[in-house]
Formats: sequence, structure tokens, C-alpha cells
Amino acid sequence: MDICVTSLLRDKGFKVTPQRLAIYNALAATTAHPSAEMIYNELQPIYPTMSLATVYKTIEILKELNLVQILNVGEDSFRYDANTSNHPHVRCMCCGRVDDLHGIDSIDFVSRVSSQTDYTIQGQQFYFYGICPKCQNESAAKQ
Amino acid sequence: MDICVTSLLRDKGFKVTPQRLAIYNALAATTAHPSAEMIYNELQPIYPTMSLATVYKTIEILKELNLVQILNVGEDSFRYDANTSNHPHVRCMCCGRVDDLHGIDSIDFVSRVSSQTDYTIQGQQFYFYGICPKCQNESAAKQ
DNA sequence: GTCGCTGCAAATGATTTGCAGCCGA
DNA sequence: TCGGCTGCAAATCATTTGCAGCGAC
Repeated sequence: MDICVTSLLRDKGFKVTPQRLAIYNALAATTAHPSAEMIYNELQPIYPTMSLATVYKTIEILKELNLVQILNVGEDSFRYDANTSNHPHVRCMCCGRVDDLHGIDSIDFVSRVSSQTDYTIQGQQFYFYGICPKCQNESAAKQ
Repeated sequence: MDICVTSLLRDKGFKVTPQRLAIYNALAATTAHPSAEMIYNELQPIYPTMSLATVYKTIEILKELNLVQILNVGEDSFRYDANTSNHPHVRCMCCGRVDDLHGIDSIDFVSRVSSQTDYTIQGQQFYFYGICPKCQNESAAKQ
């Protein structure tokens, strides 16, 4: 993975720095879809001089290289995903966690939309909202 | 429509003011999914003392009354829709306009997702991205 | 007359930008 | 060496909040 990011950065004329690798690795190592601030807080202990600005600038570059995608789940801040495949996401309205939805085949749905609109469809984002298993259990336990 | 908004406001203990009616009417009269600033700019000539803060506060109330829904199409600002039915939206990546997608049946897709996740699904938002007919034509004309 | 509402101005908070010194190539 | 990069601080911008006077009821 690192080798891949390293060469991709170099190929596009970007310098390879410890911060950039750390930010990409932090994103690649989780499915929690962290926000910029969450990434910053996670790296702060390891890179005490790391700044939020660097996180934002790096994510901008990673987005250009198609190494991360940006999620807009309706919060005040964006979230980021190192899994750049076009998959739906679900957000827990109770605890705020954001998960991937695996194994959902949306090709039929997308092609149906494409054929029913005058737009040339180039991409899509599907966001679901609900209650995660953990919050369901906690809610049930309280009753 | 006005009668409906008026009584809904009153029923919930909110006062009925010209500003609130004007903001709701502005939203109900368009399918352009305006942002707060667009609504403000539209009403400014008619209500010269109207403030952006009032637009935001009113939209908050209209959301509580389920008279508008909030769209998060990946821009820096939110957009609002007086059509509160749960329908997909499409955004032109060229000119930025946001349109409704009518006649799309997503029930099968949603129920398939519901059955394949441990979440209790309570809602969803589908955003498509592409090029609108107008921009397609302009692009073709240039070639 | 009361109390919620408006609208101004100031505050907030996520993200961006400017810039001086640093460091990867 | 050298130009891009980091990280600090300041700027930006959408949205929210505080509050004094106003207006719906």
C-alpha cells in the first residue's frame, strides 16, 4: 500500500513526506470514515507538530490522486474514505458512526435512473440513515 | 397552501409572520432547491429588512414541521426543498443546478439494503452527479 | 400587554490561505 | 541547492447566537 501511495505521489510530482504517508495510512487502516479532525487527533500523539492545515491539504491531494473519496453525510464536517469504490454508506442517527454497506448491487438502480433522466449521469452517492446494532441493543436494554 | 402553513405554524405554537410565509412560499414556488442565500436574495427586494438569520431560523422551524427537507449535495452550503417526499436529486457538475428525479422507484433497492444490513434503516438520500441537458448542448455547440 | 419574532451584529466552527523556515529529491 | 511542503496564525464563509425593540395574538 505504502509503495503504491509513494509512487503515485512521485508520479504526479508531489513530494513524499512522513505526514502524507501517515494521513493516508490512518485512512486506509480504518473503516470509521474519520473527519479531518479525527485524523488529526489520531496522529497528534505520533506527530506532535502535525497541523490540521496539513491534514486538509493532504486530503486534497489524495482526492486528486483518487486515493480517497469525500463523504457528506449531513454533518457539519466532511468525512473521508480510503475505499474509493462507489459503495453506499449508512449513518447511525443515534451515535453518529458511519459504516460501509457491502454487497449492495446498485447497477440496475443507477441504469434505471440514467435512462429516465436527460442528465448524463457520471456518479452518485447513496446515504442511508438508521440505528446501528449497538444503539439498538442499548435502547432495548433500557426499556 | 398558505392556509396549511398558517395553521401548522399556529398549531405548534409558532407565530405566523409575513417573513415566514414569504420564505415558505419562495421555497414552494420553485424546484431550483435554493440555498439560504438564494432565498434571501430573492426576498430582499420585497422585504428590504429581511435578514439571513431570519431565513435560517425560519427554515429550522419549517424543517421541524416537516414542510421542507434539507439537501446536502456536496457544496459548501445546504439547499432546501419544499417537496418533502423522499425523491432522488441530481446535480449538474457543470452549472451546479440541482433537479428532482421523478418517477424513480427505489423501494426494491431500499428494501434490499434494509435486509442486508444490521442497521434499522429509517431514511435515505440519493444524490446523482452528471451534466444537465443545457450544459450538454453548450458543450456540443463549442466543439 | 405579553412574549415570541425580527434583524442587526458578533460569535462559532469547519475549512482555506499566506507565508517563513524546513526538508525531500 | 531549491522548490515544494509544513505548520503556525490569520482569513474566509456558512451558519448560529445574543439581544433590544417590535409586532402577532
